[in-house]
Amino acid sequence: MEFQVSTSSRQAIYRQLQTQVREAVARGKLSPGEKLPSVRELSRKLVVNPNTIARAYTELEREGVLHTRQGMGVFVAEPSSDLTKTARKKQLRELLDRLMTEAIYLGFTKDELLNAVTERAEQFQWEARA
Amino acid sequence: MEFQVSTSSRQAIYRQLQTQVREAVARGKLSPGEKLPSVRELSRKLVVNPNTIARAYTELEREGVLHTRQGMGVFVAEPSSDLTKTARKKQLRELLDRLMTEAIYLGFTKDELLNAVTERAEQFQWEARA
Amino acid sequence: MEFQVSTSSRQAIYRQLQTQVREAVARGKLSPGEKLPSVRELSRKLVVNPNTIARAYTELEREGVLHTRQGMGVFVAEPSSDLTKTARKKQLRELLDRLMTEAIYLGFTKDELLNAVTERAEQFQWEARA
Amino acid sequence: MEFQVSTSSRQAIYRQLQTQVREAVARGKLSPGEKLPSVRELSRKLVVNPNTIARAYTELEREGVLHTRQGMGVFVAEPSSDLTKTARKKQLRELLDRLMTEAIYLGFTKDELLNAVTERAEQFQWEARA
DNA sequence: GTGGTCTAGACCACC
DNA sequence: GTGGTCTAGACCACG
Repeated sequence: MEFQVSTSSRQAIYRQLQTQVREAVARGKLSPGEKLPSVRELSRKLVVNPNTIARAYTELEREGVLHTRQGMGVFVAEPSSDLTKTARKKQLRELLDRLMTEAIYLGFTKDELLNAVTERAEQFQWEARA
Repeated sequence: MEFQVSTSSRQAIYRQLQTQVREAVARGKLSPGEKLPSVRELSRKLVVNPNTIARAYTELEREGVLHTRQGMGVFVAEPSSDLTKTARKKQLRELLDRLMTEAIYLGFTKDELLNAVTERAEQFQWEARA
Repeated sequence: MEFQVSTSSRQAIYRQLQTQVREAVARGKLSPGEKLPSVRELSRKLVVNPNTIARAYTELEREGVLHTRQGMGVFVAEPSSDLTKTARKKQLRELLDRLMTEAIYLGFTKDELLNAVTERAEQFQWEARA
Repeated sequence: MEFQVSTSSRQAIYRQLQTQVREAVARGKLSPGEKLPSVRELSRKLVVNPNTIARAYTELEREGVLHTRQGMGVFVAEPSSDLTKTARKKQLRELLDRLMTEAIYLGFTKDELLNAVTERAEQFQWEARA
């Protein structure tokens, strides 16, 4: 698994990494139990301060995406939905509202959006979590 | 039109308000030409500093969502999209990837997502901008 | 890079600064990636409230001229134009009409203006954005 | 001479009028000595507060474009360049710099700008002031 | 009355 | 150290 960060991006480096890991897991490029590169290793590879890598990992651990085993390294966590059904629906609803609002602002029609969603959804690994 | 902000949210107050207004316009709850509460009025109502309200309104004006008439107040602007097709598609793609990633994390299946999107899309005012 | 503002000008301080930065970038006196003075540093130097500097920088960021890296400072961004051809032409037309009107008021002849435009155009960095 | 203002424009009404008068004079649609509609007459015609019309006229008088004769009305003033040659050049230079900067930001090339300027200059009445 | 600008100084997140 | 946000309250321009 390759990661890339850009110091000239306006997004914080640890956020870039965080997003990439989260997305890699969502798309099945990283599977539950799989080991991630150590903080030091990745910091050398990306030429980034170790604190920055640690920060990304910490946040991902808090999100439940990763999981640290003392002395062994950082691993992709098993998916577990602690949230109630209602809480999950509420969060999805917020995501959708943001999507609709922005899509309308970009000038897309309803059909254009629905087609784009359907098409793009094929690119992701849904089964792993269903 | 009712607005609500929470000081305990981790999101900035002016961002919360900005999102609510943007979304209200996207859903047709606020129509072009309609007047919004004045900076001072809303600041009293939400118990927030007038500058904070002004900031939200200013950002929305820059986005093209609102426009102010000196001494008269703030109004919902007429829609217009000056972005190129490529730029629009690129932005939509980013929105979709964020949606998919997070939906998978919430444990939804592809069909659940597609159904939710289709259903929610009905609640928005697409025609006004198509 | 030196900046100057005047409190006695009728133009807002943050606008003066904004114009100067925008122009410095357009003329190549500030290049993409280059660091600008920090908000606090510049506020001390110009004897202006830090918020005022921050406002100028924020607006320039929204324009796509600058971008900030958390904890590191503010930098000149890479150029990009997402406007449609029609929108761009319309904006240029407005600029030209303003120029003509004012030039006539200053008592210049058409040839004087054309010569001045041609001569001044040499001083700017056109290639970087063409 | 017909004037039009839009209350839904984001520009102040008196500014819109001011620009139109200034431009009409620059383009020769209004000649020195010509009488303008009275404040009251124009306020009725445009359905605008008389103060707003008065404000536009006052500013134009300050600029030297118009000239009030007590009890007789408002007239287009004779052009007179009070400014020194250096002052005029300095002002033109500022106008040009603003133009260049914005044109670059809109993504135009130097030649596109020069062509547009030359072409548009034909539409204005330069002789009247040369 | 409306919004626009600026100041002084606070607290927070990020690196 | 950096910028981001918010408050309290001032003064001005606009209609």
